Amino acid sequence: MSDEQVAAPTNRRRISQRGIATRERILEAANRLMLVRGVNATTLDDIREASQTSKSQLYHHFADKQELVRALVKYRGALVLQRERAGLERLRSFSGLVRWRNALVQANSLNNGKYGCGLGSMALELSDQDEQARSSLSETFAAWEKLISDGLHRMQDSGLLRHDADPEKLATGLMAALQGGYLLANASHDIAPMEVALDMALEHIKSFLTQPSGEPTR
Amino acid sequence: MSDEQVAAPTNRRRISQRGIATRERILEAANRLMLVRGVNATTLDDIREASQTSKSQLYHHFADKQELVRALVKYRGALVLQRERAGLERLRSFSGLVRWRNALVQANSLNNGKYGCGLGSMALELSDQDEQARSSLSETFAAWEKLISDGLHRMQDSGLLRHDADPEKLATGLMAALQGGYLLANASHDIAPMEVALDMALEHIKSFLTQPSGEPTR
DNA sequence: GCCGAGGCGGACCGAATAGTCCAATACAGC
DNA sequence: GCTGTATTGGACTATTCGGTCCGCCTCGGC
Repeated sequence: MSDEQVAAPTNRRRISQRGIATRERILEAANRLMLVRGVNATTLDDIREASQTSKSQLYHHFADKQELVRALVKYRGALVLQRERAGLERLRSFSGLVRWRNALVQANSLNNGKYGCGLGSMALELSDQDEQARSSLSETFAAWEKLISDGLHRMQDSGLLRHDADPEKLATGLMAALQGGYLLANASHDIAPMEVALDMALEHIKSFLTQPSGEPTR
Repeated sequence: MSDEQVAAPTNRRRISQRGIATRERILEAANRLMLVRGVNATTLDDIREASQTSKSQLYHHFADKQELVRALVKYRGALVLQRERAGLERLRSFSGLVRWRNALVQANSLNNGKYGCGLGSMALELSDQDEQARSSLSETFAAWEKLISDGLHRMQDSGLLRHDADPEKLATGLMAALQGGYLLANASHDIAPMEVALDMALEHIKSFLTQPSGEPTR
C-alpha cells in the first residue's frame, strides 16, 4: 500500500479540460468502432486514427487496452442508461411500453438489425474473458431492468397492473426478449424477429393488466 | 471459371479416411476452444496444439482461418440441430416443451451460465464481420425454429393448440427468449434470467392452448 | 515571461500470430 | 512391390499489433 503511495504521491493526478476532451474523444471513437467491428477486432491504431490522437495519448489516459475496454463498458452503459431513463422514467401505462418498443425497433431498423445492442454484443464477447467487464455489464443490465420494473411498479400502484404480477420477472423477460430479438435480427438482417420477440413479451405483460383490452399491440 | 478448373483439374480432390479424421479432429478442437475463448481470441496455434496436429495440416484442410471458422459454423450448427432434433422431433404436447426447457436449463446450469449458446455467441461475433458465416448461422437458426414450429403445428393438428395461434411466431419468440436468456445468464453468471425468459415464452404459448391448465410451468 | 506539469507526436520495439514451404512419410490403387 | 498423391512435421517468414520511449509543445499559475 505504501509502495503505491510512493509511486503515485498524489492520489488524483491533476487533469485539464484538454485532457478530459481527449479522453472523451478516444472513448467516443472506441465506442463507434467497436460497435461495428467488435472489441477484439478493433485495434488501438484504428482508434488512434479515428480519434485523431496518438499512441502516447492512448496510454496517457488508459493503462492498456483492457483498461480502455473496461472504460468503454462503463461509458456505453452510461449512454444506454441515459437514453433509457429518458424513455422509461415516466412510464405509467401499457401504451407507454408500446411507444418504448416502437422507438427501439425503429432505431434498430435504421441499419437493418446490424450491430445489435451495444451492451448485448459486448456481454457475449467479454463475459468469458474479463470478469470486471462482465460484472460491470451485469450491473448495467440490472439497472436497465430496474427502470422497466419501476415503471411496472408504478402501474401496479395505480391499479393498472394486477397485484399478482411480478414486475422484476416481467422486466427480466422483456429484457431477454429484447436481447434475443437483437441477436436474431442481427443474424438475419431483418428486424422482424425482434418485433415478434418484443410483442410476445408485451403480450405477456398485457395478460397481467387489470383491464385487458382487445386492441393489438401496436 | 475455367481458371479454376485449370488450377484444380479434379473438382473433388481425393481424400482418405485419415484425412477426414484429421479434419474432424481440428474442427472438434476449434469448437471446444472457440466456445470458451471466442473466435477472435483463439489462435491457430491453440487449435494446432489442442488437436495434436501441425500447421501444414490446418492449411491442408482449410484455406485460411476464415475458412476454418466458416466450417466451424456449419459443424456447430449441425451438432446443435442434431441434438435439438432428438429433443423436438417427437414434440406433441405442452409438457414436452417443458421437458425441453428443463433440459436446456440444466445443461446450461452445469457451467453457471458461462459460454452461452454456441450459435448465439458466434452470431454476435461474426454477423458483422463475415457475410457467409452470418447467412449460414441465420439458416441454422431458421432450421432450429422450424423444429419448434413443426412441433407446434402437430399440437395444432391434434387440437391442443388453438387455430388462431401462429406457430412460426411462437417459435421465433421462444428462440429469442432462449437466446436472450443465454445472454443474460452469461452476463450475470446466474441461470435465473434464462429460466424466467423461457417461462415467459412458455406461458405465452400456453395462452394459446385449447385447454388451459392452472398448473405452474414446471 | 518563466517554470513545471500535463499533454502530445510518432518512431520504435518485441511478442504474437497468420500464413508459407519443403522434405519426409503413409497409403490407395495397380 | 511400385508409384503417385494425400498427408504430415515443423522450421521459417511477414505482418500485425499492443506497448514503450523520448523529446517537444501547451498552458495555467506565479
